[in-house]
This record gives sequence, C-alpha cells and structure tokens, in this order.
Amino acid sequence: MTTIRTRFAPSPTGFMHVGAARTALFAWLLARQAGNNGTFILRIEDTDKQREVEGSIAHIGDSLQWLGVQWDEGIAVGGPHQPYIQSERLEIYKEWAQRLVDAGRAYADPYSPQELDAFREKAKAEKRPFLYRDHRPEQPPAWDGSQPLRFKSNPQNYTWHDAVMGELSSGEEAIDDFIIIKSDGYPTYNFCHIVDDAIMEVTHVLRSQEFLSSTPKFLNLYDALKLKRPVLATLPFVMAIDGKKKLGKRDGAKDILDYGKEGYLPEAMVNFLATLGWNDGTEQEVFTTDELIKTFSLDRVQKSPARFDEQRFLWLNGQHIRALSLEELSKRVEPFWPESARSADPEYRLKVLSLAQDRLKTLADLPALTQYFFEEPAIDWSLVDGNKQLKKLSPAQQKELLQAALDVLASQTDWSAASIQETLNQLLEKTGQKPGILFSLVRIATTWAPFSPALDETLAILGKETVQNRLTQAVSDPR
RNA sequence: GGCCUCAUCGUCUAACGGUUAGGACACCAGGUUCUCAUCCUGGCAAUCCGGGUUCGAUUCCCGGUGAGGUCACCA
Repeated sequence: MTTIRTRFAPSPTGFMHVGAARTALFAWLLARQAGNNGTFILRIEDTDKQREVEGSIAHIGDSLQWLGVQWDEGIAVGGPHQPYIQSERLEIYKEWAQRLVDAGRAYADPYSPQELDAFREKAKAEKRPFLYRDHRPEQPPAWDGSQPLRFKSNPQNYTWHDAVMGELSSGEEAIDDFIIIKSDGYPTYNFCHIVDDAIMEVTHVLRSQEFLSSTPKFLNLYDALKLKRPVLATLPFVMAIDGKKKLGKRDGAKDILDYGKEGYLPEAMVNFLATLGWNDGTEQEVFTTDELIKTFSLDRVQKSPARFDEQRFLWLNGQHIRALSLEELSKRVEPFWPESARSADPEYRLKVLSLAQDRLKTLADLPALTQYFFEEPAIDWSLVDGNKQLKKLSPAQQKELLQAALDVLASQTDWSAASIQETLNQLLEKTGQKPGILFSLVRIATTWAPFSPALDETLAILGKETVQNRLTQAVSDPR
C-alpha cells in the first residue's frame, strides 16, 4: 500500500463552516483509507496577523474532534515536522526564499503600493490584464527584508492532472511574479504552503475550487524549487441552498459546532458532507464513517458545486439517530432532556427514550416529544375540540367514555402494553366505539399533547398511577 | 473585461455511445385498529440551447447561453 500524507491547513480567521469541514473530511478519509500508511496533518496557516481571530485555533481543533476527524500530526499532537503553526516557522521560509534569491528566481520589489495601484489602473484603462512582470525592475535593490520579495516567474503553458477535475490547462498569462515574503516578514500562502507541503512530505493536496486559478503559479514555483508536485485535487464548492455563491460565513454558513448544539449527530454530518459531492456509485445513501473510509475515492468526487440541503441533512440525521443503540442514544441525548427529566429515574428515562427514538429528527426535539412523561401536562380541551371525530361527542359523552376507560384500567393488574391494549380492545367492543374515538380521547386525556406514541406503550410507561390520576382529573375537570 | 472551471428531476446524484434516463431528499396519495413519527406501496418531476461525429448521443467534438471562481504585501 502506498504512503498517503494529507493535510488540512486552515487559517485561524474564525469558526469552521461546512465547506472547510468537508475539505478536512475528504483529506482525512483518504489518509485513513491507507491504514497505517496514511497520515493526516493539521497545520495552521496564520501568516496574516491582521485577519487572525482570537480563539480560532482551539475552535478548529474542537470542530475536527467533534466530527471525529482526528489528526495524526500537527498542532497539539506534534510530529516529526514541528512546529505546525506557520508563524513559528518563519526562519524556514526565509531560508527557502533566500535559495530562490540566490538562484536568481526572486527579487525585492522596489515599488510602493501606490505605484502598483497606478500600474493596475493604467492596465485597466487600456483594457489589458495587469501583470506585474511587465514592470519587473531591471536593477532590483538587494533584499533587506523591508521590501516584499517577489518570485521571478517563468511564464509557460501548463497542462496538468487534477485528481478530481481531470486534465487541466492554462496559458502563460496565468503566471505572474507574485509576492512570496511580505514586507512584514511573513510569507504569503502562495509560497509557504508549498514549502511546508514539501517539508512535511504531503502526497495529496486537497483544496477548494477557489485556488484553481492560482494553480499555474504554484506549478511554476514547484518547478523553480525543483520540487516534485503532490497529487492535486480540487474540490467543488459547497453552496448555500438558495444562494448561488459558495457557502461562506457571510452567506449564513454556520459554525460546524452549532449543528451539534442543535442536536445533529457528528456521524450524520460526516455522512452528509461526504455525500455532498461524492458518491460510491451504488444506491447507498446512509453510510457509517467506517464505510466511508473504505469506499471513498477522489475520482468519484463531483466536479460541480453542490448545495447544502438542510432537508436531506435532517433526514440523514434521523437515520443515524435510529441506527444508534438505545444505550448509545441515551449518552448522546444527555444534554437535551427537558429540565423536568433531570431527576427522573434512569430506567424510566430509557423507556421514554425508546419511544422517542423513531420520532427524533434532531436530539433537540426530545423535550417537545417527552415533556408529559416527566411533568403534569396542563389540561387543554381544545385538543379534543379540534379533533374531527371527538368534537361530535358532547362533553358529557366524552367524560362518560373517559370514566369507562378509567374504570377498566383501574382494575387492570398486569400493566404491560399488551394487556393494556387487550383491555382497551374489550372496552372498544363493549362501548361499540371506533378506535378513532376511544383511543384518541384516552390519548389526549393522558398526555394533553397534540400527538404522542402508540397508546398502549404510552400508558404502559406512564404507569398505572399516573394514568389513573390524569384520567380522574380529566373527568372531574369543569371544562 | 482577461483567464480558468462547471452544467441530468426543486435539491443530492446514477447511467463501457444502445436503459421506458435509475436511486435518494422534499412534495402528494394510500397502507400499518387513534394522533405524531418510523416503516411499506404508489405518484409527480430532469439530460441548458444549437450544430456536428455516429446506424445510434445524457455520454465524444465545436459554438453559444447560463452559473461560479480568480485577477491582493488574504488565504
């Protein structure tokens, strides 16, 4: 098996959103797929100190952990190529930049930002593309670190292979002299990511589509540095469902951790992100993370952007919730119980949960679904009056039926769902009522909720005493 | 504007050049002794347009159109 080293290299400029998470996920899947020969690296690209946001590094780490995307090398865990934060690697970039200077492939930029702007304006006015290399100084000053350092490009046509996009090509106009070290001494992304990928022996570079147009520049730099290029893979954007733009923080992209707080399962998120722009060619829709690791492949990644469809995500989340064992679900759902359930008996909660499992779309639905199991619901006759069948009965008839139910249930000795159902069936025959009337009425009078699970199971779990109390209250309620 | 990329149901997608263009989400209808959900069954719904090549194009080629990206001392 070949060695695969992938990396996720975010900038600490805020929270992590789904687009970034998917890029990380794909790189991670690829590494995990290679088993012991695969390494996933987390490197922080903090070379723009202006844009850096306090706390983002920890936040990125937390987000990956939540997803279960564990890195083998990188910040916090270390590794053979420490440090994994670019701002702590400045000496390395300086050294590599100096090599380019010595080889005559980099030079100090003597122009002021104002002068550069003037060049740009002029090119724009003349309707031709601006290329810095048209203004290469003949006698650049010696680089003393106070000026930006530019790569002296060697414009040429390139055709290259992208693991996702296939054959790609570009002309020499795509290549220009770009800045590799800024005047503040920090390197630019264009330069340092290539240096680090080389040093860290990254074999597969996965990144999103926005970098496609700069790839020719990168290729030119690989050549100048005499580096073997890694496998390049360009991932299509994740787009907002109604927007036409890539999903960015500005377009309402959410913090990936917020999904967890809203009751989404990380494995559902992983499944959803993986199948957003990738499929295994079969008709399988629901995947465990292990299945994804086995079947993921770059050549089945889509070339075109995909929209983030919350409906599908919601459905997938439900699928994963249902796939959990009751014990596991119970652990996951811990922070979501309604306040009144906190002190409840664990056994009792587990029974309630088993009834709710099929009904949860997110874990956050739990309180609305289970409240009446833990606290006395407020009597609300509008639920009865709003029922098509029940409103045909007079209040007296309704109470008469409830009293009958109360009577038979009160003498019930075996309080199991099966025998409760049997008793209710007998009552059905005795009263000559339709199930739609009797069951609905009892259901409402014991839960006072617009909907609830099957009546027999609900009553069984509520317990005889509670059921008797609630029915008694309903019967004696003045309305 | 230059350059680059992309294009199948509303959405995510499948289809060695030969299929009644398949699946999933959503939606609609029905079933599971009541409601909600699950589950099951059925329905609605797509190859951007125009030229080629070919006996035959969703598929290959060319041209449009549309969409997106990029042209920073940001990544």
